[in-house]
Amino acid sequence: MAKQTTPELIAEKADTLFYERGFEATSFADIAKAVGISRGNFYHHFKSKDDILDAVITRRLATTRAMLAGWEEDADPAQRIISFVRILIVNRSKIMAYGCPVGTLNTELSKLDHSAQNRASDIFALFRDWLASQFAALGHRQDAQDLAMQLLARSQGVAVMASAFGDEGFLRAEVAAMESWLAALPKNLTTKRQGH
Amino acid sequence: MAKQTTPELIAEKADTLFYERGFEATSFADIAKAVGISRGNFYHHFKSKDDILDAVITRRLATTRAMLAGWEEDADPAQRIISFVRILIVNRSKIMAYGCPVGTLNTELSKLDHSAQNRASDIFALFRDWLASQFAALGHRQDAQDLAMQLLARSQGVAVMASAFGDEGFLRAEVAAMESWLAALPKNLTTKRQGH
DNA sequence: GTCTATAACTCGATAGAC
DNA sequence: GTCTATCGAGTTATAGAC
Repeated sequence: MAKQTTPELIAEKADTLFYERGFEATSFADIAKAVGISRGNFYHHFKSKDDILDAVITRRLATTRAMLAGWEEDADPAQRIISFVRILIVNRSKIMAYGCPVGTLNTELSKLDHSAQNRASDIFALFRDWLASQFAALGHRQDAQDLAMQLLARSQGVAVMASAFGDEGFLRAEVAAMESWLAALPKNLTTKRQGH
Repeated sequence: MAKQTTPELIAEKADTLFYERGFEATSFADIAKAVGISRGNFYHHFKSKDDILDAVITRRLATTRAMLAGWEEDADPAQRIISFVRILIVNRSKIMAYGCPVGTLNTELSKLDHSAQNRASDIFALFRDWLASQFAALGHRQDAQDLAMQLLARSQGVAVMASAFGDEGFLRAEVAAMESWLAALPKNLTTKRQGH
């Protein structure tokens, strides 16, 4: 891995802390300790906490784009979608402890009435549009966006319930159900919106 | 309505504020202002902020039980379930602004690693068990709990996405889809788990 | 005696000066 | 990079009002 600049390192550590503790509950001191620099040094790189949040969202947009691009290596759109669904399994420990990083950040910023909430929802939009293009590639051109939103919403619901109950069995069962649902979707057809 | 005691009034106002701003982001000054009493006065009724949180959760458990009992007046279990689904429509403005009160409280307390998270998830358990008994009454005795969790998760996902995007159309479409799904469920049968 | 208000205390936060 | 300022949080102390 390339050597990180200090602002990059700050954004990385803040990203983790904002996920695990929440934006409000994370202090400068927490981030400074994680990075290993003094608090006063912060203001050389970021002029406020909102500035760090902005950098964290920018970072998440970039890592999301990279992850989606990685999944593009699979030639089969259905397999690409399965890669998305399986992040619930891959990240199950963190999801059960802290929920989905995208969903929980959006939720928190909504409550804080924070201006950055729009940028945070752009991360969701990346997933939505990418999923829609996969469904379109499967032949669902008319309802690609609907299907993308349904799958995104369902995975969000799973994350919320899995973290509320600490229920890994439910998470795994829902992932299996989503894969079955995907396999049962009519292929190369333009279908109407379905109730799952 | 019967006259409220001061502790009840504090719990009511705190309930609203914890929902709209979050638990951490709500200060004693905020609650005091909403109630119309002075800050220091809290400690004659509650010995800490966690105590108020406890009272809020107790209050939510009670209001949830009352709401579920109200829906029991409908003789048809399918209609009872529809009453549940439609709270997304009834409360759409608040849900689009602040998400689901139950889901967002659980999520926040998870991140704070707060001991009250277990009690908060009991609110979800009330909904789950009530829904399961309705599905059982519809004949789905084997998979009543699974169906209950699926519907609960789906409504949570809708709340997250609707608030992230401020998308009322999506919320309404998903409610309609859930009603269709419910109508299409085989009746008086014991079925295996389904992928929706 | 119960409820309430005022004020002060402690701690930790952001922020800024040196 | 340290050190201090300032603010607001939860909390406590004390004294007045019903």
